[in-house]
Amino acid sequence: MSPNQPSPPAGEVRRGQPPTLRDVAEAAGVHAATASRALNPSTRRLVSAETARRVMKAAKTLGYQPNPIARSLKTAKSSTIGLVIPDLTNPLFPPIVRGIENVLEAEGYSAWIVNTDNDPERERSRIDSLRSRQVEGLIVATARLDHPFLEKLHEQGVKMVLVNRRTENLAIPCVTADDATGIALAVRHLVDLGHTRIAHLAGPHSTSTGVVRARAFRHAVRDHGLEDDSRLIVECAHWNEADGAAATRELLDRATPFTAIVAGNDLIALGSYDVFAERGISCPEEISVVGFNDMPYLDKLRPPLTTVRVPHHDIGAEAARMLLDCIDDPTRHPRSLLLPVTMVVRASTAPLR
Amino acid sequence: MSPNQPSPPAGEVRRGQPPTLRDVAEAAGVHAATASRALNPSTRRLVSAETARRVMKAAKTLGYQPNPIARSLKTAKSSTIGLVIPDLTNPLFPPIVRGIENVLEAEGYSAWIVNTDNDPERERSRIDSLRSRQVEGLIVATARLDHPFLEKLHEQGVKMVLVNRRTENLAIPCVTADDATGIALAVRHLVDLGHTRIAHLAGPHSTSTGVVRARAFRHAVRDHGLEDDSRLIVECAHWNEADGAAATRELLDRATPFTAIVAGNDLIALGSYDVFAERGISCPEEISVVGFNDMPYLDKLRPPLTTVRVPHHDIGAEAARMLLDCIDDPTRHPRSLLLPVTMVVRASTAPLR
DNA sequence: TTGTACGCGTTATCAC
DNA sequence: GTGATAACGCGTACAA
Repeated sequence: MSPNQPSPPAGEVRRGQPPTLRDVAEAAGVHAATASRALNPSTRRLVSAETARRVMKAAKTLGYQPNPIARSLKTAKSSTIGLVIPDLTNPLFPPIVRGIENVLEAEGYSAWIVNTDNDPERERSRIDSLRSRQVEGLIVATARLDHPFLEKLHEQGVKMVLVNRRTENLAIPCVTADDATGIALAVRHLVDLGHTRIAHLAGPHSTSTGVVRARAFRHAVRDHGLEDDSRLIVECAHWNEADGAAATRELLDRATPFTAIVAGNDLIALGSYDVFAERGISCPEEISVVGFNDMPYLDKLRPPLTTVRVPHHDIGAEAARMLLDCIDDPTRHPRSLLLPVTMVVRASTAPLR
Repeated sequence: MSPNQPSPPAGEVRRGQPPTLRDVAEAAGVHAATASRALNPSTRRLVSAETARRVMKAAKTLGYQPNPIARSLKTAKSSTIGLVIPDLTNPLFPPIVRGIENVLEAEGYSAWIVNTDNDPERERSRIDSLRSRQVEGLIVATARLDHPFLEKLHEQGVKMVLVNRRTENLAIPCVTADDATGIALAVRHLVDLGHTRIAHLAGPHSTSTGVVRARAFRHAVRDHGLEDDSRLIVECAHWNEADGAAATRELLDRATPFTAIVAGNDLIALGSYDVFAERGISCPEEISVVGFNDMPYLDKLRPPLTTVRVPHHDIGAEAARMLLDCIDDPTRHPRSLLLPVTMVVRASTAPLR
């Protein structure tokens, strides 16, 4: 057992209630204002060392915990930020959340998490509710390229950092994976295996990620001297399995020959797997597939999915750090960060026969 | 476009700050106290209908949002609860979280989420921090059978509901899946397929879930007239793949013949898959496996995992409802809830050859 | 260096 | 039915 203060206050308490600053001040024989100064590291130098010692000792024995609500009311700061994501059950987001919280926790901040389910109306109302809770900033993972609501908030001076995606307005700082390089790696991997007819199941063009990856795909294909055939690119309506499956069916029905797929993300690749099962296509023997993100348990799939690993935890951590920087120094110039990705080769890709 | 009030207040605002109750009162030509009564549904009957109308109209045009921090300071209620989970990246928890939030949101409550990483010290400090944020209650998913810290909190009158697991102290309300029935279903499924030598990879005996499922396993085996061979039960140190794999290796190394495994949960089953790959064992031809929980994407595994489906979203929702009930009426008798489970038969189980 | 006085935005308790 | 006032717990000018 470590000699930490016990969870229930060891000292006296007033009326069974948690002790307040006044209780501490009284116990230390000083005024509440003095106690406040002594307890707050940034104002501690204003009181004598001896007084500070006495106050801190009294606080400790009383088990005093400052009331963050009262503090927030006074300072109009909440030590709180809002985290706006589409859906927590998408395995993409938990690692980002943990990355964010690791950084916030160290700075005494906490995050309110809200799910929008990609519903703009719901997004608006959840963000309004976050703002009424006095969040000091927002980390937003639901950005669309054309996103007037976010733009408006940004103009109003709401501090925010986008993760994973961005808007057309580059003035809003964001942290994303290096999507273009990731797609280039995927294409090169397939080319190295001998593939020349490579298809792309693109994410929605309303998202920066969808557009950037699709553009990077066309560039990469051309860079390898292959034909940039638009019949080999199908856009998925959403980043999920169902739309990945639909897009795969459309691709197959176009009857344009291809031997490999670069999927916009892992869930879209999973949709392809479903269609392969439907139609008796064997992967990787007939068609190779590369995903994107490296979500958990991909190595247990049939076949284990080759994919591009994105440092989700780091994306969250960097975004949180960036947001705290913006809060600390509002004059700070907005930066955007591109985090490096790596190929993870498993068994869904094979040499062209 | 729906005719909702726009996000930035349409009316006048004072000093560019969000409007306060006083601004509304002034705009409506009444005192702040009257405005408060008019705006609060539970006190609205104290003011004249005409006044109420005027105040609410003023609030709407000003875009007034009550400041929850000021309200909390006055009422000593935070409309906030704490949610204590081991690790958000475990796919078990996101659906529970969403179930909780669906219920809370409807009641104007929100949840602070903390991750303990199964570290008791961290759990203590995170819960302390939640309490200092004035949460009105706790939903705890990290309960161990012997859990003195939770017991102490409960004795101190901290309102809490356990999810997914419980402590030895049955006075603490909890919401769990009907584990015993789930295991019985799994064993009967295997028996129906002709298996008679069935092993169990048990979860940690420090958790109620581990103990209940292991006990249910022995009962189920005996109920079918099979031998209750303790050499066929191995305990995993944690509910994860690595320990599932370790337990599987130990089971195989014991050289006691068996043809089927009931895993404590899906992750443990995934650990078995890893060992099958290591040792060239084919599933389900040589060994059938049943998981527990039905976490996402199990249908994409090689082979798709047969498992017991647990209604995680409902578990969260019921727990939230129960906690809100406890908060509303502290005299309420604590109840515990057992939610029904179902078998999901996929391809990791096959008839005994 | 320390104490006094006040206000943050809201609600409860008095009067009227 | 409505208004005045105090108070929740804290931080901070200002005064001493």
